[in-house]
Amino acid sequence: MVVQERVNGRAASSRRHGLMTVVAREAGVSVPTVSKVVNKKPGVGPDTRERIEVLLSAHGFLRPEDARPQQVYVIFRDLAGPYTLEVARGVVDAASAVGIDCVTGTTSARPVGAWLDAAESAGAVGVILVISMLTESDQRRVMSGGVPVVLLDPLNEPDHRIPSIGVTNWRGARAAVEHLLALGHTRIGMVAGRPSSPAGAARLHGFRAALSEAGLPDDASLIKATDFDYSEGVRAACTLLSLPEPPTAIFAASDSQALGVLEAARREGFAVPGQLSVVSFDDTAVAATASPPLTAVRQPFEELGRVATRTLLDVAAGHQPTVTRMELATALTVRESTAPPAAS
Amino acid sequence: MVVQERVNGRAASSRRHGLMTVVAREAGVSVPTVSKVVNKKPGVGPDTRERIEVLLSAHGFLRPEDARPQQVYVIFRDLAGPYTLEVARGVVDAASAVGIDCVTGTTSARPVGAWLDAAESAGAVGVILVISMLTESDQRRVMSGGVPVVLLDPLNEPDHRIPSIGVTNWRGARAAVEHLLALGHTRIGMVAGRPSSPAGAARLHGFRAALSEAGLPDDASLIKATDFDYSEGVRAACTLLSLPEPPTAIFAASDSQALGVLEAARREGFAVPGQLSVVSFDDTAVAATASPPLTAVRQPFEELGRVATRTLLDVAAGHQPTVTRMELATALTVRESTAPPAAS
DNA sequence: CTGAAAGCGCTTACAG
DNA sequence: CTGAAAGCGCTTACAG
Repeated sequence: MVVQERVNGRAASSRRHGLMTVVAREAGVSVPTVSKVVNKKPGVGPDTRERIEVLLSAHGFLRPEDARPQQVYVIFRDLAGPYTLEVARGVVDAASAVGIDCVTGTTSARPVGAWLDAAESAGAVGVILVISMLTESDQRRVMSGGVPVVLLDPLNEPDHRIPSIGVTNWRGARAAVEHLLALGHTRIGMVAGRPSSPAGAARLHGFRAALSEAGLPDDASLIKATDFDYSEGVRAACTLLSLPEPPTAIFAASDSQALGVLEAARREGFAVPGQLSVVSFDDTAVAATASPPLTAVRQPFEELGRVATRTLLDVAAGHQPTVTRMELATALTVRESTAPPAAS
Repeated sequence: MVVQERVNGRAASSRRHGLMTVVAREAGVSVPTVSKVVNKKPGVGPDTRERIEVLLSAHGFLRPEDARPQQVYVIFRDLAGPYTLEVARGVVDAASAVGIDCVTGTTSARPVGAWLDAAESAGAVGVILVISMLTESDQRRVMSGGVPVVLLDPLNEPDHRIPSIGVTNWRGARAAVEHLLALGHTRIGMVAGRPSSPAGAARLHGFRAALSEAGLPDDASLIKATDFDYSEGVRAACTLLSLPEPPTAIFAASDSQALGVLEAARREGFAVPGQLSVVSFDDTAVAATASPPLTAVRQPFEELGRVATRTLLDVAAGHQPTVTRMELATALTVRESTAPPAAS
């Protein structure tokens, strides 16, 4: 092992002698003794060790493993979208709790494989991938094992051998609709995500399950599948509200879509919640500051980030997880966008 | 300089001989020749150099400076708030464009001074501080110069000797109000930030300047100073709208406050923009997905992050900036929350 | 351009 | 617990 000097030159004391040579002379000991202290080897008296350590730090010498804190990498598809920040907060929080720093990157800066290479050669603790698609070759690269990897809420089903963390989409969606049913709604529309994404499909099935358990018909005209975004939400909700017999409540598969539903209601002249109840899925910061504040199914994004980090640390410590897929529970937050249907 | 092996042991070929010794033997050259190649010194024929380089990388030997990409640190007060993500995106974007990675942290994990120490001893390129307060001792620590620092949009006036990047708050606010004046509004309220923050004060003065240039009176009852957040925005706007003669337009000093104004309008039964126009300041992602979408003064957060990063890189490269304070221009985005006042 | 020789800084094995 | 001695891997200075 090799001693490093501080990088910025400030403490670059005379290089005419070796760093240990200098300290050895000042401490009045031999170079081998200093060497043992630097490398934390036994065979040095506690007083001598103490004296040498003081001198070492006074000279700005650092043991390599102390020089840089350990790092985890969190890689997002891009730094956008309503929940990215909350996930990042969870990761940074859990990592910093154990003194680990967090490198944030995107797959637009480097492809997944290059991030894994970079993390590995930098000696990172591991990599958390918050991306919806993992190619075949990325999956192989991940499993080749150079560096520990955890997948966070991937929208496509990941390989079972890669640890991944997600959310109980089906149960969350069912709970949202059960809330509307309990309020007395019987004509409930859904602005759904694309059924090609497992998360979107799970939420749609949760919606259907709740209706079916309540003995309500499965009315395809009340379901609009769109992208998880605002403008698609506006368009889909406008269509639903223009129906001859519009729904009295709409369940949106994401906060962005739900904000679109609110905007559609405004345009079509539906008061929320007086004439239309709205339930959202995600419950990111925007849900609470919408007008009216949205009743929403909370995805525990921050907790997701924390759990992913702790799982990663666990794998990095050599504990192969016995369960590789974990889903955290959602919870319904009731705010002001839902109410019983108007008496008809 | 010392050669490093790949960290994860995969390429840890026999340690019975030195790394250079092995490569030297395989390349059929002497150890000194390999040493010159590793350290990029002259005095080696191009063919020999090439052959040795191939062998070096085949063995997974890396020059220390190639092993870890350079890093910048971006430190936020916390990972929350509407513009944090956009700033982070700008930093990551500008850094990754030149192959530099980005370590993200918060001052709750470590105080500012500890971050500077960590960045310095890790050999980071520099630190971008996105925090509103810098204590006296932090300022001294920053100026002691161990590692380059750039301040991003600090709400209190930073020391002139520390480079800082902000936004033209006064001009932006004035432009927002001029937009309302041009629509014909003459009774304009403001949900302002605390005047104790320079950004809040500048926006308030911009508001006043526009009114005064239009020859309108300075009516203190139309100005409510609050925190830059949603619930304060709701409360302040409710007060304004309950006035005997309520304003026909409100300028909010932040997106969060503006969302609160929309909610207050809903509660008090004011249609936006029919009976009340609303202009916001920030124009983060939430402004475009509000209902109705908000007319807003855009702070170029992502660009702020990019400029801060480039400034930092510049300082790190040894160019002392001649100008240490830079303010980026805002721009008004007109959406659907503003319209001429209802004919009275 | 190349390498034998000398040297340097650190580590290891061992004697006291 | 401590250090003299031997050794190792890399670098430097220089001869060819």
